[in-house]
Amino acid sequence: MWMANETHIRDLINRLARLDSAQGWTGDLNPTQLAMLSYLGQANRFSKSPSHVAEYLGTTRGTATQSLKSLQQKGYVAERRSEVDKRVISYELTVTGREMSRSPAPLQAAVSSLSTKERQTFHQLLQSALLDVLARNKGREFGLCKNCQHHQESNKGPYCALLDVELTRDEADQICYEQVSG
Amino acid sequence: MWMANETHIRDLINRLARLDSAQGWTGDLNPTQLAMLSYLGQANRFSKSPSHVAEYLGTTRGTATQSLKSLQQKGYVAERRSEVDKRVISYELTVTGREMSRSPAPLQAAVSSLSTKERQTFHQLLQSALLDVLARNKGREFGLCKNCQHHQESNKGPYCALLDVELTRDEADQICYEQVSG
DNA sequence: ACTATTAATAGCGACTCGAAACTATTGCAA
DNA sequence: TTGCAATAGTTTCGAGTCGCTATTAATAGT
Repeated sequence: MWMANETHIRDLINRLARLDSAQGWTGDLNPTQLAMLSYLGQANRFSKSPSHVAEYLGTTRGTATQSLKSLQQKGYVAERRSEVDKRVISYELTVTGREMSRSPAPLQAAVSSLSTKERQTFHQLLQSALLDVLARNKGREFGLCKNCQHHQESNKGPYCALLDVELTRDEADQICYEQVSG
Repeated sequence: MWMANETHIRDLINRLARLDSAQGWTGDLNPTQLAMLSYLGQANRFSKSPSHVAEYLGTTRGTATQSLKSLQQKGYVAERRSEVDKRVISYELTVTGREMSRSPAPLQAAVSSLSTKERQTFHQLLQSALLDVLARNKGREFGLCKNCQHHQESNKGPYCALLDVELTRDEADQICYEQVSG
């Protein structure tokens, strides 16, 4: 038996992600594009701009712009400019894009062979590591809307106190840029 | 409380790797080069060729060649041709390369804030997922020499029955391409 | 109105990626 | 021994990411 040290865990995470990505190259999307597609499929309507995508994935706005344009050209996303702030663009998944974002990967299959208990532990450990890294980078959490300080339950349903808008049940389960756990 | 499903775990792994990589861009190395450097720092003398690097990282020989040449030009690795098989090249870390490969990353810091028990569990879960993915891809394990079927303890020290060579203590702790767990 | 800030974009050079073609060396078998 | 297949490494191609540095447009603050 040997010590599971920090370097080994880091290497495992990187290798897993890399092998998973390597599979993702098949098809006409590369790993970055696939990750963006997946993010857009989970994000709420306030969190689908190039800036949000860039911050979530730890890349630059420049790359986000290019990748999203590429996705748009391939027909997986459609752009929509905001009426309120004309600088803001929101990228919505098309039907094709939604299908693509749900295609299974080898890593998912591997994870599903774990027991429920193991999965929960795994998720918790990854989440913990992620929050730690984000704190160090001053990055945003991008947690779920319903796990947010500003999330409230009014008599009409879910409500966001920060943006002062009513939400659908689905939206409460989505990723939000503004999410602050508390 | 909600279910920790496969997709979320996959996304967490990918995001962690991505944020970790994003930091890796600082300096004159990119994430792939850094990963290769890290691998070479842990691999034994039989596992340092472009092919091995490519297979470990799930990329192609072409990319491995280019990246290693780039690392060589920057002075982090040195190439050495094998006497036995003149096709084979082995890339050794230089002193500068060894320093660079040990520079800490935010993800390592995050992992080290976990308890020893958590780290062990984390490591085990990641290892399990990795073996599963590798099995699906028919990929090699690249485990440690000393955890191998062919590893033996002779009166002179560690010994590899497959390659019929004697090993140093250090080498038994290194990554080996030929490793088969048993 | 002037200014600072913010969102998105464009261009540059270095690089990764898959894929395919290519060279050199080795191994096997007739 | 000669011939051929397999293997190790390289090269080239086009598409695309990445950090970086402008640049444009819209918004916010004074």
